[in-house]
Amino acid sequence: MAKFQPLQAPKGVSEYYPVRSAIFEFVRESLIGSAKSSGYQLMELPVFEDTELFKRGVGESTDVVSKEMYTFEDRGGRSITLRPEGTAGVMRSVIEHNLDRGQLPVKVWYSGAFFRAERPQAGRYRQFYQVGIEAIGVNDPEIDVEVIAVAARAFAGLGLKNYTLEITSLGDLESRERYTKELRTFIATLNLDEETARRAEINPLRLFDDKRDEIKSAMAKAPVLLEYLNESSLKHFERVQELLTVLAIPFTVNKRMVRGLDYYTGTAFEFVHHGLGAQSGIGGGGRYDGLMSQLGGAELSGIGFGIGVDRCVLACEAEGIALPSSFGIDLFIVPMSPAAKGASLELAERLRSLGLIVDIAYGDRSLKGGMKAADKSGAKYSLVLGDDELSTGTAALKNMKTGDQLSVTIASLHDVVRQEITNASHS
RNA sequence: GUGGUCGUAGCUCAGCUGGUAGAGCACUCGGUUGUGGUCCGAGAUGUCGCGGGUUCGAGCCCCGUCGAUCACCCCA
Repeated sequence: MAKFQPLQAPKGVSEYYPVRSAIFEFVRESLIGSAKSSGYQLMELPVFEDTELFKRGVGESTDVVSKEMYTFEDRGGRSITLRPEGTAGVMRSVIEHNLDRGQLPVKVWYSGAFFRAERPQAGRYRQFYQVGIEAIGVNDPEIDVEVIAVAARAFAGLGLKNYTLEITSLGDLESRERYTKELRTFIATLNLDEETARRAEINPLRLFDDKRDEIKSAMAKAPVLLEYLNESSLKHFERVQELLTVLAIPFTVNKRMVRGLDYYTGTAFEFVHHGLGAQSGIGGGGRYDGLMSQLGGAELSGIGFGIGVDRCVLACEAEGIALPSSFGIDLFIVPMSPAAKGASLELAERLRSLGLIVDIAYGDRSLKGGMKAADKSGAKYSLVLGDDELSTGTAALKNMKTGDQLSVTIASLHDVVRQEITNASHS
């Protein structure tokens, strides 16, 4: 007999299955809900795109593009890449379908899997999930703050507490160029090893992120980008800070914040959670001035963020956040006879169509087994249905938390359960 | 891609200097002929990650490989 290697998921992917999948769903739906509250609309895009899109959009010098993409040739000989981030695809679609010619700003949200071929680590996966939004076509500080507020409201809604918001401004293209020149001059005076010098060559800002003490202390003396902002960039950034204060969204200015993707300009921000490992960023984003035109669209500025769903799940777990009870089963039916099995299914379907979450003890289980199943399901109420109940049309509705039983007619079951749940949630 | 640690039951792990596997929890059934959670009793469950080597004998030693985990690079 041939032996089979047990099949396993590819390296570094995250999977969510019961019971933990409920937390994932809760987190994702909360994030999406926050975006919808601010008027963002769904953009459902392909998970793979022409490789060229990411090379041009994200930037060939970035690590993401140069060494972390899942790129392959399809049957037609086209170079295809599994999306490593969301913004480039959104821009492509906006341009392709001329959304930028309609009313501005274009406000969209997206959610789904993204792919980067990195060494897996806590909170970092090769396939990971993000919820993101983009607001394209308006360059107001007000919309910058709206975008940040969507994320802040989402995190607050999840019940997260142990995180901070860091913001900075990377300046417009002109300010940035002036600064980068100065920074390169400064870096040239440092005695760097070959590898570090090469990284600095690609993007000198990266050195601010180095974790080695000697580099950190050397970079403490480096010129700071914020001091090179021209007047309009500075004004914009100051207004963003004012508005965040008005909305009571706490933040700190991080003068040395680094963003990994090349397209960011102006406002940049990052939410950092303090209960995670090295991968502590739960969400981040910023403004991008040149991206649309670089991809062949109009000269429009945009701003957006990506939030890591996986990392938010880890953050919720780290903070011991409990799922809201609305995620649970309302009623669990335990049938006691062959006739009751069919009747239970019929009853369950009727209640389900009225909006209750209902499950049944399937299989030929003893009453005790059925009640155990009801208990394990976490259902709020249970109902035993046997031949007696079928003939009298009444049954005992049991509150699984208190153990109390209430005699109800099967016909009124929906109304009674609804009423009970409402009462319970108000007490 | 680089480095550290680790893979034994569904889960968490024990297994002495090599002598052919165990606990707790979970699961199923019963004690209670129609009521779960507690208690008591019984039962089922392992390619010891995979492949090779050393040995009379390998869960334990060696090599390789796959995976996990933590950190670096980088990022959600």
